[in-house]
Amino acid sequence: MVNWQEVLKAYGSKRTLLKDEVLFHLDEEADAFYLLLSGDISLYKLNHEGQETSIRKVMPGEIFGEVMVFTESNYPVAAIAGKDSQLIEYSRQEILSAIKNNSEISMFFIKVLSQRCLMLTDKIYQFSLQDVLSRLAGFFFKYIEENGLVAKAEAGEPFEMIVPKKEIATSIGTIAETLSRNFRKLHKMGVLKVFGKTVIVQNFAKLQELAGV
Amino acid sequence: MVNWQEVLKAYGSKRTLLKDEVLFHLDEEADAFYLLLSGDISLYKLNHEGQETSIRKVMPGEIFGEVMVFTESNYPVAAIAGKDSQLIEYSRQEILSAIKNNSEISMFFIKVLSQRCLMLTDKIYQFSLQDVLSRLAGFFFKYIEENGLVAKAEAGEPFEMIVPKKEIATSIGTIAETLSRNFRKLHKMGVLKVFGKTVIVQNFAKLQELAGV
DNA sequence: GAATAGAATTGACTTAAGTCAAAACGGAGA
DNA sequence: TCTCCGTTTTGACTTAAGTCAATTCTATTC
Repeated sequence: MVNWQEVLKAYGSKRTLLKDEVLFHLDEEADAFYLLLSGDISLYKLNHEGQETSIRKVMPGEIFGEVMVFTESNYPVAAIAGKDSQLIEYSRQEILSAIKNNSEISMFFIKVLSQRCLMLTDKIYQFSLQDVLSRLAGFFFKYIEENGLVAKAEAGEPFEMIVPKKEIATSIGTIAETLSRNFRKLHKMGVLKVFGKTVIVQNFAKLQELAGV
Repeated sequence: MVNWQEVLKAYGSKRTLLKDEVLFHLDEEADAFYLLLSGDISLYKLNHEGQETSIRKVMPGEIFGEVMVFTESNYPVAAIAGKDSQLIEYSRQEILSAIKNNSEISMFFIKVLSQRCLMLTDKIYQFSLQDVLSRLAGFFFKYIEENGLVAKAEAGEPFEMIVPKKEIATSIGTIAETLSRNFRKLHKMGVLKVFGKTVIVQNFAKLQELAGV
């Protein structure tokens, strides 16, 4: 991943949020984006019944809102602190002038946004062609890679997953029940076992194959 | 849409492709991106059975390949001319130095990429939450908007759609048969009629509602 | 105009995944 | 330890969408 701190350290201003404090509302004008330093921020959208549902939890080191700043649109989500959090706020003004005066920063954003496009395209590909089982395998594979668990996975050693199942479900575009059934399926296939928050990969190659990587 | 010509006219070099000529191969290093002036270019990917399938047809005025240039990755598709085509080629070298020296160009790409992110996010949302019928309604709605057909649609006047059904199907993540059945469904619901390449919208408001706009 | 090939449609069938309701599990606090 | 509440799992059922095969439509070429 990209090292935001390094590139943007000369910019922005620190902010602190208490648990449950609202950073911005749904549909508010996006005049700043944020880098989360500590804590967590949940992003909420209204579902078709009009109730707020969490669509993503931002974790430390992640940035959010920059696309809305650049497209001059409104935030399509509300952002609320899940715990006490520290973040850096970059105002539109500030970041636009930084881009104007510093081609390093421009290039940085161009790369980041391109990477995001790539990632999103990939996700669309997954959604449109693959079934839940493959998507789930893809989720595990990505999780393992991104958290430096490849060695453990290959050795069949257990590791913990803190993400609530409900959240895994939404992130791969399904519901808790179907997710649960697909855990069993993976178990039966001898790919991996899940008990509670503990995961044991039994066949990493097979997992990879299922994920279509 | 963005006016590429305006911003990039000082850069790039013209190229001509004959029908069936290959612009670049699958997995080739992306050292240039392209703006299509005339003709059309089909982008192919290998499906799980290893056969080439068209995933998108680039139309005049569109740009393609820029994400791969910026992320320094390989083309995830092959590009082959569907007819004789004219395009402008922007080499990586050239575009990177343009970005370095011209903050207008940087800002331009940042905006374009951000908009693309937004669009892709939206598509993911559609894929994950909506059924084929809604996605199809969304497709029509977008098509009508983008081709200045809103007036006709609202008046119930017929208009032509050149896109082959097979292509509509892939673009909304389904197959020809299911698409066909959903055309009928829309007809039965009194939303719109399709015969051959002709479309008549009977209830634009309903179409919009189905699309979830 | 007939012949053909590709595109689109239809029907019969299978399967994946969602819904609803109930049960089991698990952790935080009394 | 017991209770309670939210999460997860399970079961029975429904529905949407894919597969396969056959048929019809359409456009192009001889």
